[in-house]
Amino acid sequence: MEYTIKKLGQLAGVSTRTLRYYDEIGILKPARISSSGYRIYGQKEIDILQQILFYRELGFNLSDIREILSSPDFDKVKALKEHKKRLIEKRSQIDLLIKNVEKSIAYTEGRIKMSDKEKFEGFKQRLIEKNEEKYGEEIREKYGAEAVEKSYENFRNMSKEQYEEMQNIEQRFRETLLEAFKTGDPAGPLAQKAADLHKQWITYAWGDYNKEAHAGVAQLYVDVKRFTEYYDKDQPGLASFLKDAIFIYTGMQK
Amino acid sequence: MEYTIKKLGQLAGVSTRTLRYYDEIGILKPARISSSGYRIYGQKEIDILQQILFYRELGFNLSDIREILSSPDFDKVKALKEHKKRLIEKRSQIDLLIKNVEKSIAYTEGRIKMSDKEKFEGFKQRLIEKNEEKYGEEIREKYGAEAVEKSYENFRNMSKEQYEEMQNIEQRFRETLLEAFKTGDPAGPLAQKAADLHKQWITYAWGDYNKEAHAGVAQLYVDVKRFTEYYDKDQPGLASFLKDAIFIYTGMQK
DNA sequence: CTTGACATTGACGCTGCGTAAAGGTTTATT
DNA sequence: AATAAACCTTTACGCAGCGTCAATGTCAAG
Repeated sequence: MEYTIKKLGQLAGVSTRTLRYYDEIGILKPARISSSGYRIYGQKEIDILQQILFYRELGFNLSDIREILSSPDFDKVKALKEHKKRLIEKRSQIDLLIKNVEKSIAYTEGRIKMSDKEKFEGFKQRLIEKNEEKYGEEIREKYGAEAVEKSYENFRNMSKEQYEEMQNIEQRFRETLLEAFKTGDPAGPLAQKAADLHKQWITYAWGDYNKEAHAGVAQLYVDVKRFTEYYDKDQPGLASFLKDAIFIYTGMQK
Repeated sequence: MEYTIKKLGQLAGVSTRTLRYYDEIGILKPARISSSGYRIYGQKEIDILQQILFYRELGFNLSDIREILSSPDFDKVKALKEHKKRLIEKRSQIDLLIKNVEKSIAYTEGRIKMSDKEKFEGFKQRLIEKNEEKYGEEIREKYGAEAVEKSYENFRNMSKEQYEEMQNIEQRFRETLLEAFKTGDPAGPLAQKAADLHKQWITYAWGDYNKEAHAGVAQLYVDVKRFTEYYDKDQPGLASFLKDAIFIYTGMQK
């Protein structure tokens, strides 16, 4: 049985380029060349190709394969044993690489967390600074420098998770407050729930809680124009509604 | 601090070619180019090079490194994790290769043994044929066809190891016999040791042993010219000496 | 006779440099 | 100041094992 280059390639599962290359480097020459210059392979070439592919799969390079094919079994075993050694070395090399990559992952992840933490600290600092700029004077006047410092201190000590939880509470507080405003009843359950969320928020922000201060803040929202505007810009009358709800919640007024 | 290409190379342990190549593919460009066209590197470039080498050691290719260097830590971790995956895959690939190489070694070694065995069988066959050609008639006459066939049968069933052991014994027998001949005493300890080795050799060759046959062979050495010549060509009188020693050993004569 | 599937040789490309070659610059020595 | 030694530059081939054009020739089928 004779084969053209393509037939042989299909039979063995390699490209024609590969076969031409093998011819070129002399490890698999065709049985004969047809009158038109085509490469014609026979059974013997199939057998050789099988062997080439076999050793190739074992990871030998072609020049080694060339030598192996033309050597007695004895030397084949030698080559195989040496190859095995090389493979084992390669494997321990890779093991080492894996270990180092793992180390590197741990290190880089650690750095990310560190960096995130630093960024968060910076972020909190900037928040405090902005707050100072905007409200510093007013809140110090109302609550005294000591209380404000204490609040800041608490904020600075807050972890990222705590901060996120605080943001979360604030978000729910805003939603609940708007829902409650629609009912128009500052003593109703929704409004009281909003007041409770507000309490939690303050507790987070200040680090402690007392009813008087809470009611004081509520009064602030109404008294100080900038705070009033902050709440009323979404819903006119919201600041006053919140103050009523909180006064009821804290028992300062029914 | 500024560095020429060679200085940087020595600092980092890479060739100037490498640095030029890194410049060429754009992963490490010099800080500036001197008026004479020299590449000048600064501290920043050292840092980048360190990183390049770091990732290179982990087995990344340069185009991956290029991307990693210009990506945030977050993506670096992603790349590292993917790389680890690839490494693990590669390792199991190699494991597979090792297994197959081992199989192949076992197979090829098995074939060698088979082939050796066949060769050995052929070798023994040829030995028997040569023996037949040379001595067939004579030994059949002396010992009978049955005894000779039995001997051949035993020889055919001999393993390679057994055959080698037999050769070994023959060698020691020849050496001892020559030593004994120098003493001139066929009843002496050396001559008796030679006779004993000769007995062992016969036992190997025939598969069994009896004193009469042993003495018969000894007589043969003297009676049959060809055998006599075989021993006497090293030492004239050796065949006769051996006969005496064996007769004494077997108790046929004192 | 045309078409499509096949064949040929030749040559570039990929990776990550090593290794010249041919020439210019800097530094040290005479 | 001349010269040599040491350094720099760009250009380009080579390595392994093919993939992938490109340009061109051949064969079997309709």
